[in-house]
Amino acid sequence: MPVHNADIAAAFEEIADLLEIQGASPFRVRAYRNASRTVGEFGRDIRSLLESGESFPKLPGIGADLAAKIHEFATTGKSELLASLRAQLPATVTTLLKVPGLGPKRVKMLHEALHVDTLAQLSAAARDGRIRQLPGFGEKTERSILDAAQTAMSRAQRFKLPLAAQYVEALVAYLKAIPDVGQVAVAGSFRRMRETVGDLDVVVTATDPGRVMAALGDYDEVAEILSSGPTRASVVLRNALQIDVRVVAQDSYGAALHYFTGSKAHNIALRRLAQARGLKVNEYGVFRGADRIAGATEASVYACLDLPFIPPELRENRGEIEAARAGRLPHLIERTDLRGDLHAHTVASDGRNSLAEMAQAAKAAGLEYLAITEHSQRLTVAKGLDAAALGAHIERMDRLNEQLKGLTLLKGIEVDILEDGSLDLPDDVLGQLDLVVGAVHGQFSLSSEKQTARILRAMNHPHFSILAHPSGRLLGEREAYEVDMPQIIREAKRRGCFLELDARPERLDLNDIYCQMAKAEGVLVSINSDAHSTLDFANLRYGIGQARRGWLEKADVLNTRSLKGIRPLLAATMG
DNA sequence: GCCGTTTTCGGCCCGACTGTTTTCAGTCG
Repeated sequence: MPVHNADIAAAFEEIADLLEIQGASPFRVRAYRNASRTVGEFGRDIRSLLESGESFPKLPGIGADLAAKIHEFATTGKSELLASLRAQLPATVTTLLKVPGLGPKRVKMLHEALHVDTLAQLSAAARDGRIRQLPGFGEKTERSILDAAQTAMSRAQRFKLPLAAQYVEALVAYLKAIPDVGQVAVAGSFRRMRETVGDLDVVVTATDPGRVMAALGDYDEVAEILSSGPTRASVVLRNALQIDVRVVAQDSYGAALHYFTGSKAHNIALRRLAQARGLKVNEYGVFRGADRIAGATEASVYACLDLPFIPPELRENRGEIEAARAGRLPHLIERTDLRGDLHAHTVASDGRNSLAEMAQAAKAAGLEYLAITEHSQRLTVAKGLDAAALGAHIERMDRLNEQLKGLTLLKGIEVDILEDGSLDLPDDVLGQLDLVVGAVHGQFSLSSEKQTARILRAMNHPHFSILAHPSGRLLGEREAYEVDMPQIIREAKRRGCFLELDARPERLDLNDIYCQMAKAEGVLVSINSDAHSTLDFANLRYGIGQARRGWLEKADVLNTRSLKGIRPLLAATMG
């Protein structure tokens, strides 16, 4: 069985869990968790890298020992350490750590005293009243464990950005209306524009925190209050979205916003930096001894560490602190930098609006050109166009272009990449277009070798401009197909074609890591709405968010070019 | 287990909330 980076990451995560339950050094545990994250985010497939004879690069937090364990797992699919840990503790105990309220100490106690190793055994023990008899446990703890165990499966969901946005914007408006409330800001992974969010963090400034806490409890969307103190509360909305609210004084606003924006890894790295300078950073500010020297704004917090403001999307401890220190932070792309959109549908295939309506909406979204890219004939469920239908569509677009003011339609197609890597329409038909967007819409489960070869062959077709949604993932529904993305990126560079970042919130494909890799290779990324209705241009903001997470600047993005600037770039891909 | 403008050994981010243990450990973010 081929070993993927995700398998190595999962093994290290399990090692960390098991070590933690055993009571190992928290720092040793952290080392494995860090390594898990580093491996999971590493852009290249480690197994094939090692097989090709390349040496494994030095990565932060991975020393000789962990590097050897990565090598061991990547080449054999096994880990001696993991095997020995599993021999000492049943592997299922790690699932208990996922239960809110249970950490390593309690799981160890439950395992040793009650032989509880599974969620089912946990529920049974709680129902029988056996848990309350353990030292450190009581009746309330037992009851909350029972509740948590029973919802542990269902609540492990993450939310896509537009849904989270809808709920949090309503809550922000509600909180802002409370008297004495100053600022209300959404922090956390939502502010960092992660592709999905597990919960929402809201920072509020107010003179009377108790009033905010009380008002939050009265919010009519709140289904459950998980915890509530003088300045901090966690609630669950009726749609199961968890919201953590923190109230601070105005002069701590920047420090609190920074703290609750995270990421955790970024915060830890920043605090270590502070510590080395004899400073302490917490959610109230930056302190030298007892003196608070900053905290009202995020910029003031960074300034104490001689750093410029770091945009939230970069705060993942993936090199942004080093870049900031060296004055090499990217000037990240913004929504207003987009001049056009190169992937959209109309009623001619599976869209909901007409050509004219889509053109109007694109113009209203501030764009000066829009490529219409209907599906091709093989995709019958989406009413894909054959050669004759596309010919008629081209004529309609030509006619409409004569009338349009301030927006130009580019003539394209989202052509299916067939299983053998050929394209779903004849060359002479594709050759009439301004651009060809190629996409995989079926045969998702080919081997990585076959899938990669299929896509590479398509990209080398004489008419091929952009590879659409390159990994094929649908967040929460379908994993990305197996494919050698670094090789595809290198081939795009050689071939001179482009990669899409599909801005639909369920796709966000390319992801941040591969955006960064494309940038490093000098491959332009096209941030496209893949709009199927006039409303979908609003999704471009999520594409911008993902691009910013991938360190992309205006120059790295194809469709920041003017119409005049982009025409020769597209023409060069069309033979 | 990692790492070095305090260090190759001895550190490793910091504070709120809960429940239960009457002074704080465990968990969480």
